Amino acid sequence: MPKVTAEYRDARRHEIARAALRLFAQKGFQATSMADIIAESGLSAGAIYGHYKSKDELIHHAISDILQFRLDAVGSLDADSPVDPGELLRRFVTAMGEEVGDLGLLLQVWAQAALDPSSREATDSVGAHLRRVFESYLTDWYARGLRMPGPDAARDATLFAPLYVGLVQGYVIQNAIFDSFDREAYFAAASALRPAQAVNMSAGD
Amino acid sequence: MPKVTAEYRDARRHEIARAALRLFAQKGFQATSMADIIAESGLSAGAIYGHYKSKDELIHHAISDILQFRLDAVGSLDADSPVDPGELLRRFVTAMGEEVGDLGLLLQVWAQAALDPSSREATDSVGAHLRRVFESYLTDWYARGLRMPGPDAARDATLFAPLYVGLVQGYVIQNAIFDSFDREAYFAAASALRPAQAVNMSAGD
DNA sequence: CGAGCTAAAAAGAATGTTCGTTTTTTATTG
DNA sequence: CAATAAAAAACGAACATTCTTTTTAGCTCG
Repeated sequence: MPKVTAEYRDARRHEIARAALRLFAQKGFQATSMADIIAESGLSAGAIYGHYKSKDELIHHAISDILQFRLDAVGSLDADSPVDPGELLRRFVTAMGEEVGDLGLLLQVWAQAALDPSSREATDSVGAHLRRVFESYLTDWYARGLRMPGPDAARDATLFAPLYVGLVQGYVIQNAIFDSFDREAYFAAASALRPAQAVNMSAGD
Repeated sequence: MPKVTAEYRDARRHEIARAALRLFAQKGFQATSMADIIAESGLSAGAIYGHYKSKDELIHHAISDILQFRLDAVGSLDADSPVDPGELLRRFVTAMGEEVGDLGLLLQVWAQAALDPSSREATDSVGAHLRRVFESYLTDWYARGLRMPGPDAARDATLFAPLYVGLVQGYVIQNAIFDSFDREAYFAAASALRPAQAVNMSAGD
């Protein structure tokens, strides 16, 4: 009885997915053909279909594969390390860039998520995660009173977290499609941005 | 000498492009077949190929067609109408939604722009335009001293405009792919966001 | 007429997937 | 250790679709 380690299979699946993602970043999901992936992976058609039932399954696996980057380490600022929001933004996009390889790939993923509900689940969970990380960071940041007398730091953090998520997304887009995009200026502006004191709206519910 | 007016031809081209865009928003560019477009437009294959040389040409035309929305009217706040940035953000995305039809279409366009340089030209010019509109608005806004003693309103406006563009893009993305997205909270947070006084960085050059 | 259109067919190319075969890997046996 | 059996993995040509585009013939109307 030949024994096949499950790790080997997973490694190969991952390998195929990475090869596919390289192409997806260049040509998008639909324009990347199986023949392309076969060539890029260095395997054969049969081999790939032994690991993935279909192109769709490969796409889905590749998406959830690439979206599992570890952002927790970035968001946890310990005790006395005064990282302003702009700096946090820089660390996030830098970390994402390293994990994803090409940030432009995220545009393809978002576009796919807008069309395919099952891909949306993956992006949703990442979005929620990113929002939570920002929330916990902002709660800390506001609570330190470095800013104005926020009566309720946690409440403010909940309100502003989606905005910072939006700034991350805006960075990714502008970085990908605006030929002259000044990254440092973007970070600097984000650092200088602070919430005003009074937020007298119950927009949440 | 054209027997029928050139306007008629243009109108028909526009009509075809609009029909195609409806499908592009639902299925993306590549997954939309010519047969789909033929059916949606109500015309025949021959008619469409009489107006467009190829599917690629149709896609390009449709993209630059949909990106020509008129945002100037929104950005020009006259004299004494105190519209805070969050409110401006709302007006922008509302206006864009009306012109584009489905905001999710922008995700497809951005993804396409990331892949195809010739599409990028169109998105670039729109991005530059949007940035300029925000710049002129922010210059006004800061100059009124409603905020802190900005020594140079125009300089601040130049710095922060890309950030607001990013917030617009973030809104579009979250609106399209996050199942539970609180639009009003996003606007409210944007209204409460102000730049801090001192921006001691020469990040531009 | 001639320009725009229809409806249908078909050319020609590209796509995703399958399947019989071959190679590689692993465990067992003499 | 060498030989062997068996199963998994990989190959790659072939297949069936699907797609874009072109072509055909016939219709309508200023």
